[in-house]
Amino acid sequence: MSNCNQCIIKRFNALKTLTHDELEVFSDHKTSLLIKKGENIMTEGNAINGLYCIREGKCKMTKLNTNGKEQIIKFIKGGDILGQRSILSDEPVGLNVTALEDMHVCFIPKGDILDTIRENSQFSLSLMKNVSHQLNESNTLVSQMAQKPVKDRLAETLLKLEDIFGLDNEKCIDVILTREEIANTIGTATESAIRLLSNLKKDGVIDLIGKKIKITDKIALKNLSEGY
Amino acid sequence: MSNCNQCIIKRFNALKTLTHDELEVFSDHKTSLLIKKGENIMTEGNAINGLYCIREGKCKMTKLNTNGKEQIIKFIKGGDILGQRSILSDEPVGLNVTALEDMHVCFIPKGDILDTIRENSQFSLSLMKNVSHQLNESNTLVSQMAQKPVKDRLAETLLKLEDIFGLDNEKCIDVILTREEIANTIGTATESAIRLLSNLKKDGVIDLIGKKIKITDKIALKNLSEGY
DNA sequence: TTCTTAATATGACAAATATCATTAAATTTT
DNA sequence: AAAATTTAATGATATTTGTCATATTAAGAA
Repeated sequence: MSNCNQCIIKRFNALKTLTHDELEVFSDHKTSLLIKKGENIMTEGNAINGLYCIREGKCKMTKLNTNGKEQIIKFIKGGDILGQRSILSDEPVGLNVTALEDMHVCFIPKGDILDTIRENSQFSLSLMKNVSHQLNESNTLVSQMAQKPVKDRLAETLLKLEDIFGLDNEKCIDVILTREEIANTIGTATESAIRLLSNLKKDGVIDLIGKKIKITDKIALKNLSEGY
Repeated sequence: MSNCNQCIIKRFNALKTLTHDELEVFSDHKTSLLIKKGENIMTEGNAINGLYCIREGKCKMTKLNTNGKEQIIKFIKGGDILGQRSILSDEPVGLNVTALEDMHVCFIPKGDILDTIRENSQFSLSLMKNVSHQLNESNTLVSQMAQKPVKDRLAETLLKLEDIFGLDNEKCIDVILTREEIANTIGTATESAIRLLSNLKKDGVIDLIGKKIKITDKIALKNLSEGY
């Protein structure tokens, strides 16, 4: 199995603050997981027993509402770390993380993480920064969900998706989502999402190529996201 | 000026993890502030230079949306701590904190906080737990805002307000909010909030006594909040 | 107090969004 | 390849929510 010290992925997250020896311990104790598209990495309400480091693949973080609807809170990709919130707060997992495509994930046991938090203040601070940053993101999202109409939220979401996942070689946003998943991101009915996407295409702001979406007029989309 | 070691408020927050000596330092360096109703303790976008410990009074945390509307994200009361997210992430303040009534607040300079984070891992962990817990709360709120209709959100909000602020001696929720503030909490137009409150009163679920609200049928309200 | 302003309340109407029904297209299974 | 299933698209309609207008009440200032 590969060694964490050789892994490039760690450069992109809190693991970059670790010493060679600390990484060696992680390397010895980690398990490598292959997650198939549609499978869960973590499930709402479950206890967590470690940290997940995404080597490859995209996933969605969702919450199941009391009315049975799924809300997508956040998208995650290779390089990101999962489970830090739950480990730091010592609470059960707060949301479901589901693979959007086949994934390669490393799992590091909770004990090693907690030891390192205690001993390496840089690591600890780095995790804190992540969670703090996410809290601000989430608060912003609350405001947008509560105050912006669906059309604005769709525009906002498309820009965010491009920002997170980048472009493929056809300049399309490099992630494949169903219309239902897009609807569950912006918090609307699937039909409404479909209709608004069609409108955006008709207005020449985006292009729909199969399931892929290409932003053709980013400025217009930015304006729409702000209500103009 | 009063001494932090004698202060009861500290029992309710992360400051309870501090040693006598650490508290003595805080006591020497702290400043005591009186904030008038309507004044801001912190303002979105500003740098933060310390932690605020609420001794007395209630406040709202709000975000100004790109469309100019104010969204209330969270309510805070005596015993709570403010500014931890911003200090931990080393980012500017993410939202406005405005006094809902005259407040008494203690301010502890950032330097002392950072020193203590480095030296007292219990304190550091306690702050992390707070922020992590808040992240989960915020994610839940995103889901509710995105998926639940306004009526459900109002019911949810009334229950939450009673939970946070408790009851006064007339069994009313012990906080005074304008209809506009209620509307800005649930993310709707003021008129809609007023109408829905009137309906709840007509249905015998709540009582409206001046600006105060009394929940008379908590079970019904709970059901409403879940869409029944 | 009286004047002035702000907050609350309610009706009428418009706009946004959801739901239901149906068809078409894409994907998966047999 | 054909059949079955899922996903996407679109129309018709109902419901929810927002906006504007106006009246009423409460609160604050002169």
